[in-house]
Amino acid sequence: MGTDAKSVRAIDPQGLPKHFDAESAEKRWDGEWQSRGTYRYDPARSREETFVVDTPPPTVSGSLHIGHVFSYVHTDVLVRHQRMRGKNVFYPMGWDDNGLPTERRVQNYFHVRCDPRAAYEAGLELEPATAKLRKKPARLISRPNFIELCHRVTQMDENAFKELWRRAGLSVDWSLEYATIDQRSRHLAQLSFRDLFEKGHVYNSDAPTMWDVDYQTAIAQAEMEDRPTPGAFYRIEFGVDGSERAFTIATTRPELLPACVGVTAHPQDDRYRALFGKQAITPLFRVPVPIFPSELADPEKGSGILMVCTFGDATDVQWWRDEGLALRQLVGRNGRLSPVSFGSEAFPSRDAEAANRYYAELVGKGVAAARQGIAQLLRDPAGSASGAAAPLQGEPEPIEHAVKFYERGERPLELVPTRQWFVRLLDKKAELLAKGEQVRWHPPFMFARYRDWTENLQLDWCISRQRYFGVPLPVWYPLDREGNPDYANTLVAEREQLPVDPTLDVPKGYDASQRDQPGGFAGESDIFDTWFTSSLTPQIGSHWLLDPERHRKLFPADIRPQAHEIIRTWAFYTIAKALLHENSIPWKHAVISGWVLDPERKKMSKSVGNTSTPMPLIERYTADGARYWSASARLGSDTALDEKVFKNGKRLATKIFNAGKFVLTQSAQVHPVRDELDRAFVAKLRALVERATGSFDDFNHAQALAATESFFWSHFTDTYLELAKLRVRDDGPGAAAGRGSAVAALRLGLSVLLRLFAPFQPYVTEEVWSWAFAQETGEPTIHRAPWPGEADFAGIEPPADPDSFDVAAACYGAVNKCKADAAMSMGRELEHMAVAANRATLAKLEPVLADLLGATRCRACERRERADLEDGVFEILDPRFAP
RNA sequence: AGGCACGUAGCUCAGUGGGAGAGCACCACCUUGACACGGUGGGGGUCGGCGGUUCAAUCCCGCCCGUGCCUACCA
Repeated sequence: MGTDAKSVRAIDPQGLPKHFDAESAEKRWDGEWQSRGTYRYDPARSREETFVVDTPPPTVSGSLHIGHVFSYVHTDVLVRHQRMRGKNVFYPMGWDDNGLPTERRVQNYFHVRCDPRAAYEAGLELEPATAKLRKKPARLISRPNFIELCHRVTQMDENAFKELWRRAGLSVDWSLEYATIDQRSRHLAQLSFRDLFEKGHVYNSDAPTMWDVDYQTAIAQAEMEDRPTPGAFYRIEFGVDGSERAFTIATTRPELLPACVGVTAHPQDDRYRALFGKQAITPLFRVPVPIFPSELADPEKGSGILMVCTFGDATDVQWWRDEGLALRQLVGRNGRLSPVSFGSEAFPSRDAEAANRYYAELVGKGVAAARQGIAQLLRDPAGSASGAAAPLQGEPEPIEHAVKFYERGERPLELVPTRQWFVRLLDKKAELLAKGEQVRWHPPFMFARYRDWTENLQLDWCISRQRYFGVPLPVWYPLDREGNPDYANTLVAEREQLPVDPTLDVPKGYDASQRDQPGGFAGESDIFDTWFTSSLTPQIGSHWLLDPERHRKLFPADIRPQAHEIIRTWAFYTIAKALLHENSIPWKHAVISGWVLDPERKKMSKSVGNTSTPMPLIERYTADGARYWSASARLGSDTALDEKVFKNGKRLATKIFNAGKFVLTQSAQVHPVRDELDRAFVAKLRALVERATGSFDDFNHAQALAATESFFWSHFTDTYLELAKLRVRDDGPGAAAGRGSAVAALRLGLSVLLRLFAPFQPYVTEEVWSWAFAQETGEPTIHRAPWPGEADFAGIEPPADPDSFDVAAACYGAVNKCKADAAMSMGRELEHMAVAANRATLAKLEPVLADLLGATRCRACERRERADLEDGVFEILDPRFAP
């Protein structure tokens, strides 16, 4: 605002709509922003001027819910604020489309299954499966066909997300769109593997691994969860050489009895000390196994003595390794008991014939069925030559215990020895913790999630998956003369060769004819854990090794927004990657949103079926209304879906629209902000700007919104605007200057408030901004206008009395509170106050108050007592005169 | 079982070492010229409980209760 008086042309009220039509404004402005490139990142500007967002690529598995809007709006609010602070914002959007959720969606959508052995069908066109079709067995299609369908489905899903994001007003730079399955992501993921390989951080090994028997793939520790599951303790008698019934073990997995490779108890357990060093004989199968002491055995659990099987749980694996026990793998990759032959070297038995007879009852069964089967055998070993009593002691005792599941799986995980690739992390806990501490977490207590997970990490990161839709591991294995792979001398694709598909491409030094031939090579068919790729999102944005100069400008990122339940996966792996690749942190700030809870305070999730679709909410309450609800929640705190808050947000947008209309339709010779009341208002406004800016600096957008909103309603519309009305309408002699000062302050107030609201309600603020300020300031969009600050208040004198505004507000409040018939006494009371208050301030307010008192006629107040008036006035003003 | 967070009006939530707040809902009143998608006024709370520190505690400390989440828990 200039200091000279100038004429401001009022907007013609006739030219403005009566009501804010949010829906058309949303479509119109979204189109404008896209066509004008309002949110474009400028690669020419320096790192210091740039604000880099490591946007979460949403998992594109089909269904959108309001939780998506919630957390992404938090990010967008921060981003919009940074942009107005003058930052060159890098705000990409990615789609996490590779991996199991997509595969599962494709399987359901088309009712198909991938069969890697099937032949490719060129031009295969499938329609979404009908209910009728679903009753038939799923159609088997080739891996390339399956991947084609994955791409087709993700394309549809991505379009749906994009429509939502744009409607919700996310200020994403859509030229920076990517997918975790696209060419660049695949390239970078394979480069990442190559880099880790060169640095010695990855290895492959054939070892018992957590295995999902339905998906038939290995999974990582981070993807496991414990679920309370009903089970039962089976008490089973074991023999020892020379004694048929020497001791009783307790187990919840009797079906693994044929896989028993040892027996152990605590070394101090007097009940069993005499047994150590002897051979136990398993019942039914009569397999001799060593009895050894172990500190890990808990005398309190079960009977204190237990069988070690390959493999019932992680402790079994440890005993198996430490004691050098035999491997008797029973559960196959499909979760069924594999055929084995007792009496062989691997499965010795004192009575092989009986053992095989028993096992014939179990072979081919799933784990659960086998458990029932063996329980029956243990209870009644019909045909037992010895005629001995049943090995099962009593009836199984039902218990509920924690069982490990794949988070997306339906059956318990099994430990199955398979060859897998791992990233070595267990020896880097200290470095991982140090990097985690360098990141600033918002809210800070979220760091505890990261710390706890890192400290308790048990396994290296298993990164290979036996699935289809993902990034292939860029490796081959040389085949020896017998055609056996040499895993110790893996052929990793050269950097220049990447990206590759080892099932199609050929390693350096070989030609295609040598594929799967003795002396030739075999291509790896595994793909990466999807986190292996998505842990590179900062590098996918920066292009990393593909464009080192760009990388320097975009890495590390400024913020990583994400949900708290994936701190152990996404945040953890991203930090790990940045550490291993560049000894860096991936971002400076981790910004953690809470969850959306349903009205019963349950987490919204697809499986529970309590999700809300966002589009209808946006249509009912407008995008600005939905954003208001999102932004009202602090970071990290879970929030109930409450339509009342949406409604309030819509109401705020309406009020902004109407207040804007009023202010901008006032014409005047605009004078500098000159009068005491106006200067007092500006001082308040200035304090608000400081407050809101400080809140944003603290990543507390909710506080910034609350402060701005409260100021807007109570100070701006309810008080200042009402006080100003009387002055802008004053046609009396000498009123022009006062009117000018008032209009100048009104316009300044509107301009500042619009900008403070812009990150939260981008549509209505843009709409009002466009009426006059866009042209006056030369900033065509409010979203690139400068964040309010000292420049807005330059040349405006502070008020003579810092409390003037409050006095005026109190007087106005008092006038509203009491009634016109008290006007005479008001005058007296004010005079009384003036003695103690600032006489000069009051003198300036007097004309205003006189106007007010003259103008106010409130019939409702007429019933009020004179005493109430006095009490009311003193009540309001009393704190000011308190000792 | 450990860790973290939360517990404030009927609901959703702010907030602070010194007067207990907002919005919605409810009640009464007002079609005033930006706005009835509005305005004015009102009722309603031992700030989860018990101790402690302090002149003073809803706020700081301890214990307990309740809720949610994260870890751990397959003999």
